[in-house]
Amino acid sequence: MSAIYDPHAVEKAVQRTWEEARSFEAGESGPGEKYYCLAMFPYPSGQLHMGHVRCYTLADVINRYHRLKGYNVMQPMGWDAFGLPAENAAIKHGIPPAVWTRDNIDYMRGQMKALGFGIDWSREFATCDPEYYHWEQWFFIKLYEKGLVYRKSSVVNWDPVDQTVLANEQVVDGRGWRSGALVERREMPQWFLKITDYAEELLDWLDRLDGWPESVKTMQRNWIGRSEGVDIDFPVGEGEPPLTVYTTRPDTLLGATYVAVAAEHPLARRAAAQDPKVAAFVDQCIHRKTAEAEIATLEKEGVPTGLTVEHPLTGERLPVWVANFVLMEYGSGAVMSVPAHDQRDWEFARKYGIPIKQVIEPVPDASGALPPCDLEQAAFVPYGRLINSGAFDGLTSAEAFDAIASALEAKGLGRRRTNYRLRDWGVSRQRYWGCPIPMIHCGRCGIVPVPEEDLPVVLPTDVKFEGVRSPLTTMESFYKVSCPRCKGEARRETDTFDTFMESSWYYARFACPDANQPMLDDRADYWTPVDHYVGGIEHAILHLLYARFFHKLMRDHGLIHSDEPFTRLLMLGMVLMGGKKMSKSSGDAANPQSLMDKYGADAVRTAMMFAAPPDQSVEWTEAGVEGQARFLKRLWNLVQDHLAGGPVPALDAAALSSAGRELRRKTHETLKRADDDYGRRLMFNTVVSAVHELTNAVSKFEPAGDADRAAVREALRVAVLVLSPIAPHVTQALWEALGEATLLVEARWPAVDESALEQQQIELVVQVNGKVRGKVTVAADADQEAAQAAALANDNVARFVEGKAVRKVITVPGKLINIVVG
RNA sequence: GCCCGGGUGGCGAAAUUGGUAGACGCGCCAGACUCAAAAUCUGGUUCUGGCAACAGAGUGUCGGUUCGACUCCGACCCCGGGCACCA
Repeated sequence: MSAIYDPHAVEKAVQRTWEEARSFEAGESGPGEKYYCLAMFPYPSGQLHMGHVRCYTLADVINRYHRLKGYNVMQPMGWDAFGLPAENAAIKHGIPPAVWTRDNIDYMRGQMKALGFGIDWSREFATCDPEYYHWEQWFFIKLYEKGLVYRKSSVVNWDPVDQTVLANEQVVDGRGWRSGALVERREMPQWFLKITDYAEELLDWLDRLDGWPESVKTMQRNWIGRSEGVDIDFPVGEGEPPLTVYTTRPDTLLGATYVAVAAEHPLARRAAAQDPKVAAFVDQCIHRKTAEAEIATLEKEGVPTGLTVEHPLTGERLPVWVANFVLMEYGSGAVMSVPAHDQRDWEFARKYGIPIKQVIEPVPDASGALPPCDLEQAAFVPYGRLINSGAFDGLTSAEAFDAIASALEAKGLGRRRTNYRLRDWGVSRQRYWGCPIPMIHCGRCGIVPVPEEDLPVVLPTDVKFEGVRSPLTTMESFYKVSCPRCKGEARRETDTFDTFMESSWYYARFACPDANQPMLDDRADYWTPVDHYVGGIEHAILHLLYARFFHKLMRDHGLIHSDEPFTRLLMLGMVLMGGKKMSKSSGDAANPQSLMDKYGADAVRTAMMFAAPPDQSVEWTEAGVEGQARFLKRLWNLVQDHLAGGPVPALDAAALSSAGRELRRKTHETLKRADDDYGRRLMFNTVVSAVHELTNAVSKFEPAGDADRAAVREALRVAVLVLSPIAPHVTQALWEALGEATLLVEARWPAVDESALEQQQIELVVQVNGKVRGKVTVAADADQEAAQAAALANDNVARFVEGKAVRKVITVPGKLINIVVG
């Protein structure tokens, strides 16, 4: 062992040892229960950033802790390789996306190896490998055959200058980011997956995901958005289909004073053809992007169409407005508006002078108070009792829900319905760098799936970008095909899949990356569900919901035999610098490479784990790395100093000095605390603190003799082992130096010696009226009376109690005594 | 706008079930070593008053529950994530 700690030499040597021992290659017959630890695979953007370092270090800590606990751990790694940035690089620098992506993967793999992650690299794949997306195409066709895939028109951001579809991210202030042209909403036929068929199951199973954070489950529940309501038909005219709206408040139906439709709604189109004012408004609505946030924050505006519909109960004619806040893609693209009892409708009605008709009056709430109701100030939203509603007057909102629903059903103008906010998943992208959608359009046969034996449809990688459009659309060799059915001339689909498709099943493929009969085999049932899934909070809804959906699709196809993909979920906070998200200008501290070059991987890993608990956002600074580099050096020197003292005898607890017993207590407290922090609490920052405390105790400790030196040996051994999941290289070197023959990755977590934790004396906090006034030391087995007597005997406590009557004494055994005086 | 989080010293944070607020680290201050600096080591470090013992205040703001509140409840302010084509 070298006298001076050289992190780079140590890390290289230890990584070579792991490689030679194939320490991280996992098999299905390993000893112990299986443990599948997975971090969300990265997009190969160029180089690792601190967010990656955080995510993969956390997963690696979990992986290595479970190895110490005797599990058969598998931690794979791969690349979420399709996506927009590769196309942007191609457009900007003329590098083919495939080349750019492969180069990035090679570089980032090297960085991950240098960080010492315990990854089974034999399972690696990239989603742009045809061997991977082959099975995605195969499965898509199976879903198509089962009726879970359909085609439907949907709205996209259209750049009229570049003649291309833009992602929301590529629309800046309503304009295309490259062309600067005003973006238009345009409808296009697209492929959809029927996730709504699984809405109920996706919702119900959330209740059983005990290992998921409550916040993520709540977000998913709200996203799926189950509600009970009524579809209500408003007749338009003879021989025309009625205007159907969905509402969760049929009790307010008699208060409806207008209906509002989206700009893309057929009624809006009809009105626009006749009225230039409506046409102008509809036209203006075209220039906004598809993002919901955009629409929800708009100033609410609208125009009357001049058309009316009939109120289904009163027969009264209600005006139809076109409004910019109604979404065509959600529900029927129309809403009924009740200004008296909906705040948004109220504001709209006030703005345009539409009547506000109260039909609900307040009733006392649980505390007996009447909720405020002043329709001059705001809508009255709570439930109450019906008024101005004819036959329904006097009913409560709940009663009226049923009565009105029944009345509508009797007239054939309404139906009770459970509704979901969740919309079907549009998987088409008008882009090049993605998995080709395995479909063929034939003039005679219509849609024809690519036959199984012709899969995969390989994405051509030798491409040149001319302009910004997908090269596939002009590549005859790709799109010109003969129809598999009639053999006539046909056109191959040139859209590619949403990249969420690839990330929805990769976790299962890692179990059997070479399976080809079909996409998964028995090994998937051994390893899945993933025991612990680690990733960024930004994926709390979309990615996790799609992956859950896919898991159920694969289950229902007999490919896998569990119900959910991820048993336990760890959602990471963001990595911030100076309180802001990292950016290119964040400098050296944001670059893991320069920090690793300077301080070594162990210091970077330790600093990252120490900075904050995993689920919180973390403030990242180079000073933090420096501090932990200093700590690792101190630990190294401490072991050196100890070894210089020569051999130690076997530990004899009875022979220890009282200071030696104290050190031993600290050792076993550290072991106990760290076990809980690693396994249950997932607080790796306090594990680092605990090891700091233990090493501080060792360096302050002066052994009274060889018996005490055995306590030092034990303390150092525990410090090294407990720290090893976080700083695996330096601890391996120290472990060896301490005379341990087996590799640390093969070691087992030692049992806590409960007898070492026992204390003869304990300190009690004494409060008077809830304020700390003193501390007393009593025997650990002292009874309540003795403890109280000791508390009252304390000088400072006596000062505050003197001359006052003791009303009550509250004792928290072993901790605190509160004397209440008055 | 809607949904989900978060707010504690100069800074990152800790306080696990309502029971000592600030462990651990950074920074800073002082000292030791040094011709000097760096590195290292030792001590101090929430704020106010006090030589000290100690006292008062203090966990975004305001209010409540409790013997006792960073922790529970209500209202509000600020910051972050997501909002279906960034991944």
